[in-house]
Amino acid sequence: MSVPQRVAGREGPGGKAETILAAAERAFLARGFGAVSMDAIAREASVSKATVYAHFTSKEELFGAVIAHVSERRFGGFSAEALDPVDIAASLTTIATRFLDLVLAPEVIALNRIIIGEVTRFPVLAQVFWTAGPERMREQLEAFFRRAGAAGTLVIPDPRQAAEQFAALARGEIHLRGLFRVEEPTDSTVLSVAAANAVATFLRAFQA
Amino acid sequence: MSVPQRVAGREGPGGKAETILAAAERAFLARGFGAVSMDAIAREASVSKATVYAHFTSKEELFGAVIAHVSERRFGGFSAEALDPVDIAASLTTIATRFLDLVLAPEVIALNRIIIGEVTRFPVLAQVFWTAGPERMREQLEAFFRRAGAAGTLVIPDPRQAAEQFAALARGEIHLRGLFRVEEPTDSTVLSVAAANAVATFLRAFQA
DNA sequence: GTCTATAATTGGATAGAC
DNA sequence: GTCTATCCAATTATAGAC
Repeated sequence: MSVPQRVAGREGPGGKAETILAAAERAFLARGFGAVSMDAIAREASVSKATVYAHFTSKEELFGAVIAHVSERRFGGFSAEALDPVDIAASLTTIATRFLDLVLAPEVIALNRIIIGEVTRFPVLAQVFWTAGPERMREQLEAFFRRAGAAGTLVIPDPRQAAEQFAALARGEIHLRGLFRVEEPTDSTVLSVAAANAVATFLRAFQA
Repeated sequence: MSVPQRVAGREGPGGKAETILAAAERAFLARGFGAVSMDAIAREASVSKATVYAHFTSKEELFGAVIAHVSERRFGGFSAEALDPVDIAASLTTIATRFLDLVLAPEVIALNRIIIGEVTRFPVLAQVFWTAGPERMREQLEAFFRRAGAAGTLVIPDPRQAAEQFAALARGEIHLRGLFRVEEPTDSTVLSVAAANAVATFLRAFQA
């Protein structure tokens, strides 16, 4: 399967294609690829199955469109550019909190699950997600650590490695727990504590 | 679905049940739950489909048996008890290497993928895996860090948190990359470097 | 573009003979 | 316990009318 591609002509929001995409998004994120039928999507979008096929040539293509759409929407806004590398503890706490808030969001966890589960069948979709998500976030972190190294607030011999380790500490065990559904959706106190722990350990290892 | 349970009577290794289980293991780990049919499993085990059903009451049950079996076999041997908490750098390197060797093994990555992908349908299987794998490994690490704290080689205010952070640093980005199949199966040099980096950062944060 | 109706195939599970 | 043959439900995809 290649990169998702609409079949019908241009169409504004509120059109059938949007409705179908939104219905497919809900269904796939909630139940996965295999457990969702085109019938179910058509039903949820209140259109006929033939109409679904008029807009998307196959179930695989519709799936690809959903993945690309959600990835872009969720990760597009993540940035560390506005943060001050001098006030390092506060900035790291902010960024860790934003990071966790994003990667632990139920929708993002669901997206992770579905892509990981189908990576054998749809390797390109995993690439799309990876580039839009983890890679983009790592680049943002990396740029921040480069600035912090230059400002002398942190000792950063390898910005990329620092970014990876910071992200790893932030994810900690809690991210895996989310993927394996070992606990309820994470509340904000747990999230704050996790962020603070990650920052504390990271600072002990990298502070000037 | 509950914990897997054989249907047929006692049977030694080399019996049909073993053959079927092995075939199902190969198939599920390679292609996931949804993409594998009972026909395919029967074919790969060189028995009829009716024979498969004589030993396992349903596809779900067979799947559960596979997950429990592989989890136990792969994680059962992980231990940190023999390691010396005084020679801390060497011990941590050993344990990080063992840890990565295990969690990055293709079979274990495949197991992760399949469980994460089906966690919505089979939450109990995720629990079985979690207890046999991540939880067991964390307990081993935690016990080691408790000893290291007592020996005075590390400063460990919270052994459990230390264990989680060490595991997180070891997994780093490389584990996620494996799950999303962003790169080829990890070779042993990459693995050694990842282990060394994790240990170095951890020591800067926790060494006495 | 959208619908109803249906084709074509697959897949989980079982009946009945041995 | 094991096989062959089959049932039945579900699913992807399309034909043809409007």
